[in-house]
Amino acid sequence: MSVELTARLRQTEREIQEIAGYAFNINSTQQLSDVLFGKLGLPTAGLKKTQAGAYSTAADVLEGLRGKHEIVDLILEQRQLSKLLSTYVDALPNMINSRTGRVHTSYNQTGAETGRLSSTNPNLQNIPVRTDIGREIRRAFVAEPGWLLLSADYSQVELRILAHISGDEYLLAAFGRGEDIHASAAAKVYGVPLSQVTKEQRAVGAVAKMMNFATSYGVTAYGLAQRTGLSRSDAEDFLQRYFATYPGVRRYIEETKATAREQGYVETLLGRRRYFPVLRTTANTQQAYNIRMAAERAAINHPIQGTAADIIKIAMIRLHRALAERGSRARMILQVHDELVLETPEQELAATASLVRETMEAAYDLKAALKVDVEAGPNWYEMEAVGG
DNA sequence: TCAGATCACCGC
DNA sequence: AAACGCGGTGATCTGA
Repeated sequence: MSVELTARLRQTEREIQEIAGYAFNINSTQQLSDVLFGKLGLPTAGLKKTQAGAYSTAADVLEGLRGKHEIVDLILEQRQLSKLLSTYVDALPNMINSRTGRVHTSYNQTGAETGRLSSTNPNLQNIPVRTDIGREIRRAFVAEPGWLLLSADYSQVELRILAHISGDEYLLAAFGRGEDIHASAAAKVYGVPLSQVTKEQRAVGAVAKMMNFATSYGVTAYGLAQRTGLSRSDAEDFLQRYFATYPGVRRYIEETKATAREQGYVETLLGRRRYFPVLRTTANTQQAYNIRMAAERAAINHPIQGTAADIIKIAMIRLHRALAERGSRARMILQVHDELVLETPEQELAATASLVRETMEAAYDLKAALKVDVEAGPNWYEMEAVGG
């Protein structure tokens, strides 16, 4: 992959330099900004700036400039190739332990404010999956001969936790019926039959984004407009309809903000606290206001993201014991926030899959019951569903 | 030469 | 007026 990607990268860089008219370092955001907005004169009206005052060359900015100049797509391609090459393809082989022949990550148990683990040296919680070319990297993560990798991930765990904590009857009902939750939401928000909306993938996609922002971020009309391309007023209208559809979600957000302000902290379902002293201050500057708004969003997020972290930790402890009790040779090798990856002898696949699914699903009793999808294969790329 | 800040971008 | 939650890594830039 290194040879192939390097060749593609060099070619893309040659084309960029050709258009610019001179050689420059494309990895330098300063030099790139000069080329795009100086030399080539791309429009800068309303464009985001960096802290240092230069016009930003971030991907979301460049996305907005596609079609304005042929160089934009080439820059985006260069960025993707460069990232994959430097962070993964060229870096990971150097981190193989010579004694074990494997890469070994370090997990930090106390690094994330919400109770999540983090992973370093190398970070194995951010291996590419989103793009076809990035996903190829997962072929490098292989099981021993005669063994398989088994991946088990919680299906929509944060949304299920939101349904449980908020008690929203419509969200709980949709999970109870086992519906495609995003299609179901789109049907309710747009007021059309579920059968019709499942064909309207754009509507489903918009609602899916909405749900994610609502659960993870604390949503604003501005942010929604930015991310979806909706106009500001359409975004506000959409938000109104969304909250009218799921009144329990709005209640959760308002109550969580009030709790954080009054107590100075919020908790996960299992009692993991996160403190927000800044929400008890009243400084009246724009900056102080922005900081408080950011803290409110983090407070809305903590009980959800933190509960998911608590739940998977319980599952990991129980699974480790359960494997030992059964004398299984399978072992846990990775945790990626809502996913556990194990290595299992091929002959034990069915038994391991059942044990993992049952242990993970029983880790916590939510009103929207936990659901786990299991897949297995010879490497982290070629995975096929197991049971379910 | 090196540490720290900045920018950008990978994952959930 | 300004702007989304939680992390880590690599390349570049800056300043000691």
